[in-house]
This record gives sequence, structure tokens and C-alpha cells, in this order.
Amino acid sequence: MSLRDYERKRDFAATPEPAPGAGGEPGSRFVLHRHDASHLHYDLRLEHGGALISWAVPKGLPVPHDPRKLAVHVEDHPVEYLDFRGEIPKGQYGAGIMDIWDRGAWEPLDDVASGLEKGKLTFRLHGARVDGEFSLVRMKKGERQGDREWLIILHDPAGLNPELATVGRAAALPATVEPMLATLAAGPFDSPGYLFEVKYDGMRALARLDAGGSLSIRSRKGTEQAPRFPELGGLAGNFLARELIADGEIVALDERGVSRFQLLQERLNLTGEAAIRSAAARVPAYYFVFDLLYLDGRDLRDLPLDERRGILERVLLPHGHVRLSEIFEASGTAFFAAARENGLEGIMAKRRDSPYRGRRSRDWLKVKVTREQEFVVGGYTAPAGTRRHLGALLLGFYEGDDLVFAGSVGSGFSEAELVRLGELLEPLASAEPPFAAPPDGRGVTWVKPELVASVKFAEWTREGSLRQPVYLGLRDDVAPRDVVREQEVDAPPADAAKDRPPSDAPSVKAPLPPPGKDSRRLTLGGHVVSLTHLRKPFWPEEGYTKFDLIDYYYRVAPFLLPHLRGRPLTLKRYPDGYGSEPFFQKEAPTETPDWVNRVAVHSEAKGAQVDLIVCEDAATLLFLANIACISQNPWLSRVGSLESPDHIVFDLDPVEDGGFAYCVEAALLLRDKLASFGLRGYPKTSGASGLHVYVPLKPGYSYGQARQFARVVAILCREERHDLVSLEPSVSRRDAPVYLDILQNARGKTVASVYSVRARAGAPVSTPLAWDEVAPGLSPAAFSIGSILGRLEERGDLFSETLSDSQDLLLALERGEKHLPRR
DNA sequence: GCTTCTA
DNA sequence: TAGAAGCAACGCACA
DNA sequence: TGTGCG
Ligand SMILES: [Mn+2]
Ligand SMILES: [Mn+2]
Repeated sequence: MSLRDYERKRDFAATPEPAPGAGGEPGSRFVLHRHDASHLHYDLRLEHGGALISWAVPKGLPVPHDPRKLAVHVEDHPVEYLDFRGEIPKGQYGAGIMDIWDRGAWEPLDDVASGLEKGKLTFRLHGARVDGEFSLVRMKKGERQGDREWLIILHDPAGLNPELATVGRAAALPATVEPMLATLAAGPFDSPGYLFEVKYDGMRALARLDAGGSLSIRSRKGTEQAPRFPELGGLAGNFLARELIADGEIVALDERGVSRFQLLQERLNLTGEAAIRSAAARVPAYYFVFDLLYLDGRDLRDLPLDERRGILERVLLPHGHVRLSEIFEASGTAFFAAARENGLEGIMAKRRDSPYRGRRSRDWLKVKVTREQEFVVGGYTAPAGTRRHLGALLLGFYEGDDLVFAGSVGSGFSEAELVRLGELLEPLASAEPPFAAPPDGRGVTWVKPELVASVKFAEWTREGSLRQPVYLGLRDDVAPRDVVREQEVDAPPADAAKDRPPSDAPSVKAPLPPPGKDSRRLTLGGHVVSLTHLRKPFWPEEGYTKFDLIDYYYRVAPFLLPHLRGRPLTLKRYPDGYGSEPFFQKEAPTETPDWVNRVAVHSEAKGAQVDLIVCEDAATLLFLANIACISQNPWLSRVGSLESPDHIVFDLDPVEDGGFAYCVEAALLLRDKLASFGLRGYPKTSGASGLHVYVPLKPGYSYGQARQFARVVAILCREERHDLVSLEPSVSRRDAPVYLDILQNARGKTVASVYSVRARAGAPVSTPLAWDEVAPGLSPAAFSIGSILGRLEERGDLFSETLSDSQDLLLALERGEKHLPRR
């Protein structure tokens, strides 16, 4: 079928629908339109042979309970229709609102041409909402509508995922929202608790799309930007959403693809549609989206950043002028170095667990390559020599109600900019200096503090003025009263949860609803996790099922994830429950969803790189629980510094069953030995039979160094209590009731993490302890999936300091020397 | 628990 | 088509 | 260089 029918039915002067165009590269995309015309229906369009083969699907896609639905074959549409959404005016063909319900790639499972001919086409849709196998089958001739009636049949009923409708909390679309602002950080840092992102150099903007399709794009100051950027008018076509609020940065890109505010400037001082259109052609703007605050009836702002980002990636289809911000998961320092090399302005570091708050926050940090910030223009000096219009701008920032003088900037102006500044400043002239403590006023024209300029500079002098300032441009998206001196804060500790008011402290999640069936699909952070065999007994004596294991990990995730992030895992799987034969697995199995993070590690045996799973989010944790990983077994080091452990582990195992009380005694001995080096150890039950004591380390020690130090401490313990502590790896030669194992401090070795469930009777959990709990009477069985959540709610994460209390071994050795026994 | 190989 | 196999593998310490 | 250990 050619596009002739399509063209014949439409008047392109009257409908916003696209006229057939060049077509572009051939592909195999599909779109499912929701078409609110005389009857609400859906239109499925499959890209093939330079056009879209189209079916009207009156009752929508087939669903599990109704897997066969009518589809009416209609005229081919041009490929430009893939992106189309809008209102077709009354009187036109197909009048009504056309919206994109899903789209993506389709994959024919047999030959398309012959399938169309024969009347049977089987294919998969890989959309953002739908991922499943379907057939289109032509019904027998002779019925009404000739041979236009087909059936669309769903083959795998697991295919559809409406779960995004329950993320966040129900709320009406807010009329306005305040943007979350970042705090300046002193320098780059590494922390698995943070997401690192390109810092775009442009104009911050919140985009709001309502159910009627109208788009508003607001600057930080709240002024409407949409008319300035007609190329962003199609933003709705980039989102699988009917209503949304997104946060991002409008930028102009240089030839290397780097955003530069100076380029965007050309777009900011225009009036008149024609001028805007021609500037848009010369300097196109792009909107880089980095956050999603609202989606189709759900307010997402209280969700952690990780989850918001996951949902954003799921509903945003980056193309054209709307893009997704670039992030970097692992090392902030490495990313910063790369950013500097590539001429970026800097990087952002955002706490993964932070909610979106409409104010300046330390949860978002910016690390700048060059120092640059906004200043209020408070006056200008007369030109000298050949310079015209003005010499320098006098700059200030607000401290409370006072405008504080910060120096003058006299370079960075083009001739045209001098002219423009002269025109803008003249009417603002004022007899009174705006500064609270004005500098020498000779030759200065004071102005009302209304203009805001962006200025780059080398540093602040001790007197509080700018060294080597360079003018970058005016910006009208920042209110003068919001201009303050940006104060640097120190890089946060590696711990995501320390130095943090309790408002954002983790809390136990509400339980998942109990399973009605044996399987279920759950959407978490925009990822769909398939949960299976939910009613399989995993602890038959206690009546715990696999669902109970999954539910436990779901609820404990806010506490556990900070301890897992960045660490490769060794999987130990018990498909038939805690008493069954487990098997180990390192390489991510083929069925691992593609959204699960991995790190490539060289495998000696395979002589190749092997992808190990790194658990960064709750969805991954539930995937692991579903494949019967009862405990989580992370490395002692993290992605980015895999050769360098961030803690030492002392593993205290009772040599004989029931020897836990000896472990308690040995742990107290160990604590004292560590204290003699000035070190703090953090105890937890292993959950199985013994205790673990962690000593968090400063970055940079090798596994060998960590182990060597652990050995020194272990030997001191043994020397003091031959009768209590054995260091003997050989089981048969242990001559004391506790084996103090330091050999786990090696690359690739793992220890059951804190909050891990153990494959033991009663489903015990590895539980952090306060030292005063490490005392006679302590029982590891007291902490289990049935009992630990209350404790967590009450006491918080007693292990959070293992992520921040990094200790220096050289210092420890110096301090310990005086306590060492004489040889 | 799930994929892939083998009979 | 049912059933079985596979799914770590490396560093360390001591002999 | 091999074996036990985790
Ligand atoms: Mn239609
Ligand atoms: Mn142990």
C-alpha cells in the first residue's frame, strides 16, 4: 500500500499530522497511538519498507484476560508519524487527540512481506511499556469490511506492565514546583552512595506537560521559556507520559558537543518569532533531562534519586532536541578528570538515596573545573583609551539584605556586548551606590542591582574579591536576590548516610502484599523484576517461603544497599531452600536482566573478562533473592578500586558447634587489641555461627597490606590467649575454641554482608551490634528475618559508620608500637 | 532457578 | 520432550 | 608443586 491513501484523506494545511517526507533511515520501529477520536481506540504502526503499516485496534492491545482483539487494517502512514502526537482539529480526518502510548522496536518473527500476503504476521514488540510476542491474523473473507479485519493475538501473557501506575504517591499535577539546587563542593570524590553526572552549562529548566498536551518550560526564576525555544515544543513526543514534570538544563552545544552558556546566550535576547526561528536554526538548543518529578498522576519527589532516574530512563525516549543527561556510576574523581579533559564545566554528584527537595541541598553537589558564578552588577566604570561604552562592571553578591562588593570585571567583553551592556545599564543609573559598603566611587556610575552576570575567576582573594575575573555573559534566569557567594563544602565521607540529618535516614519499607499466585512482576525504580516460585518453602520448619525471603530484602533494602553498592558479588544459590545443596556462581547468568549492573573482571581460568554482578538498587536485590541467593556475598573492595579493600574483616568462627560464647570472648579481646592501635572495630553477628569485626580503612591500601596488618593483630590475640584463639587454617590442627580467620582479606574473597540472611535454621540475619551487646548471653539466633526489622527501625543502621570511619593503618602502627610486647 | 546440552 | 548437567576457581598457607 | 581451606 502506498501513502497515496494517507495523503488523499488529509489536508495538511489544516491538520498537524506530518506530510510524507524523505523517510530517513529505514528501521524497525513501532508506535502504538492512543487515538481519542469519535471512539477512543489505539493504532498500531509497524515500520516496514519506508512506511508504517497500520492497524486500528478499537479496544487496545490484547491483555492476558482477553488475548484476542480486533484490529482493522488501515492505510499506511509515513514514518514521520512515529513521533506524532497532537490534536487533529474538528472536521479533519481522525479528529481528536492522538497520543503515543508506547513505542520502540518491533521484531518480525517471520517474513513480513509474505506474512502480510498470507494474512499472518508474528512479531515481538520491544516497547517501554510492552515487551511481548504478538500475532496479527487476517480473518476469513466474506465478513464485513472485506479483508480489512484482523485479530491481534497476545502470545506471552506475561508481556504487559502497567506497574508504573503505582510508583511514588498519587497526586494531582502540581501547578508549579521549585527546583532543587546544588551546593558547591571543594573537590571531586569517590563514593558509591553518589551518582555522578555531567554538569551542563546552560539554563536550568523545569518542563511541565499537562494532560491536554500543553507544555510549559520554566527557568529557575519561574519565567516561561517555551516561546524562546520552539524546537523543544515536541518534548511531549519524547515521553511515554500524558502528564509529567521533568527537570533538566537547556543548552547549546559547541562543535565538540560540550554545552556552553556563552553559545546559549545568543538565544536569550530575542523578540519576535522570526528572529527566534532563525536563531534556533543557527544555534539549536537541546534539553538534557536529568530528573523526573511527576508522572501520570504520581508525584515522584519523595522517591530516592535512583528510582526517579530509573523511571525517567524508562519513559524518556531521547531523540531530537530532548536528551537524557549523561551519568557516570563509579568513580567521581575519574569522571572529574575526564570532564576537565573534555572541557566540561564540572560534574554533579547527587546522593542516590536523596528525595527531590525544592531548595538548595547538600544532597546535590557541584564540583567545578573552573570557578564561576553569578554576580549582581552594581555599577560600571567609564571607558579608558580605545575602549568604548564602559570599562569594567562592579560586582556584588547578597549576604542577607546587603549587597557585598566582590570586585570588578574588565575583560571578556566583545564589542557588541559592550554596546548592549551600555544600553541596558544606562537606564538603571542611580545616584546611590547599591553596595552596603561601597568601594571608591570615583569614575563609577552606580546602577540599580537588577542585572546578573556570569563571571569566571581564578580564586577569591583573602580580602574577598575576585582574582582574574572574566565576564561570560548576562543571565536573566536568576533573580538578583538569589545571588550569594557560593560556599564550598568539603567532599562528603564515603558513607552516604552519615553527616546527615535523620529526616533522610533510611527506614524500613512497608511489606509487599502477600502473593496470590506463585509468580508476580514487580516494578521497582523503573525496572520490572519477575518473581517466581513465591510459595515454595525455603525454611519449611518455620513456614518461611521464597516470598518471605524476597519481602525481607525488599524491606531491608534501604539499609543494605549502601553496604553492597560498588562491590562485585559471588552468588551462592539455594534453589530448593536453605537445607538444599547450594551452588556458587560468579559470572552473571544469561537470564540476568540487562538493567543489572556488572563489572568486568579478568578470569584466569577462562582467559577472558567475566561480568560480575554489582547490586546497586532494590530491583537487583530482588532479582538476586528470586534466583535463590539467600545471603549476599560482596567483595571487600569496590568498583573503581577493586585492588584496594575498604575494610579489614576479622572472621571469628567457633571451632566446635555451640562455641559462640567463645567468639564473644575473642571479639572483646580483639576489640582491645585494635584499641591499642587506636583503631575502632565494628562487630556484627555473621548470622551463621560466629562473629565478624570490620575495620574500615582509608582508601589505597592493597589487599596484601590489609592482610598483613590483620595478621599482626591476630597474632597479638593469639599470644595473649593461646587457650582461646587459634590462627590455624588446617581444621584438624586447631587447638583453641575460636578460629580467627584473617585470610578472607584477599581479592575476590567475600564475606556475607551485614543484613544478609543465612542458610540456617530460623533464617538468621547478620546483624550489626553495639559493643555493649557483645557480652555473655548474646545469641545470633535472636536476629532473624522475623525479628530484625523492628530493631532496625528503632536503632537505625549500626553499621553505617563502616562506610565512613576510614582509618589510617600507618598511624595505627605508630600508635601501636609502644604497646607491642618486647622481643 | 534457569538455560543449555543430550538422549 | 524429558532429564541431566552446569553454574567459582583464586589466593593463600603450609608440606 | 601439590593440597586444604574458604
Ligand atoms: Mn486512528
Ligand atoms: Mn565465619
